Amino acid sequence: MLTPLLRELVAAEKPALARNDLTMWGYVVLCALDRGTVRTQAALAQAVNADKTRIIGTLDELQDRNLIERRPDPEDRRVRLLAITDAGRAVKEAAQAEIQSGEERWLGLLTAEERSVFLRALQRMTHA
Amino acid sequence: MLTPLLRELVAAEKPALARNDLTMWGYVVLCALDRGTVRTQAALAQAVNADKTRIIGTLDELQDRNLIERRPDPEDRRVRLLAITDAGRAVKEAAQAEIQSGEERWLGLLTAEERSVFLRALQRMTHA
DNA sequence: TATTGTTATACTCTATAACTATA
DNA sequence: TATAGTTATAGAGTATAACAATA
Repeated sequence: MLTPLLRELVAAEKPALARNDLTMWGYVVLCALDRGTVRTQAALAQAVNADKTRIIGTLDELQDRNLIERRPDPEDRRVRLLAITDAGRAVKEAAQAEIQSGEERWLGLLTAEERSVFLRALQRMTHA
Repeated sequence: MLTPLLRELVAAEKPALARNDLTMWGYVVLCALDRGTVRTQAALAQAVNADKTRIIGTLDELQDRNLIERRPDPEDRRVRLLAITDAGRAVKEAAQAEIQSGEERWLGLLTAEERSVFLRALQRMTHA
């Protein structure tokens, strides 16, 4: 049941991402960096469940658009310190708001009671 | 939240499928055919959300192993009538049982009440 | 010599297009 | 000529391996 539902959700959020000029990976990275600065690209890759080589292009583009900051650590110039910028946070918030409002199409089918149980159950299973 | 959860579920069911010598697509096809005979491969592809060219290899293999039946329709020899065999149903049931028991690792975190609400909510949103 | 990040290569999966056989 | 199925080709996405820079 989860597979078709997730497919629909992803399809539905595509236009919202496009309106904010974000790819799925760009959005995922912004969300991860909004939860806190990360010290290495490898750590970020792990946090978003991606290969370290897979996010490089994404980081290049986000940096070009000043949505993230990415500079060599002065203490170890091999590593890149990563942080979201104010502009990046603004884009992320806008996209997230649109996505969450789109999700109402599904969550709106539930009663307040069901909705709270559903989200709590999902959260518990996700963090298991 | 759904994405990482589904990823884990899929990863967890892989060994169960392997033990029954099934690919993900093979399992999906057997499940679809177990819900009822299908008249054309295109219809089956649509039912499992796949391209019609994508399931041909799967059908070849399932047929070789006598898990499905696939014969030209006498009334229109262009179309292939598709049906699961008894052997196919047995394999599907075995795999499904293992998969569902594996899912207990997650559903077991919920109370009986939560579990029933969760599954009902999921079902309603899936069919929307 | 080991590690971070990058680039280059190969592989898998999927989608598109051309082909065969029936109608 | 149109349709079901098949095969061949091309494209996207991802993973693996080689490389450059720092330590």
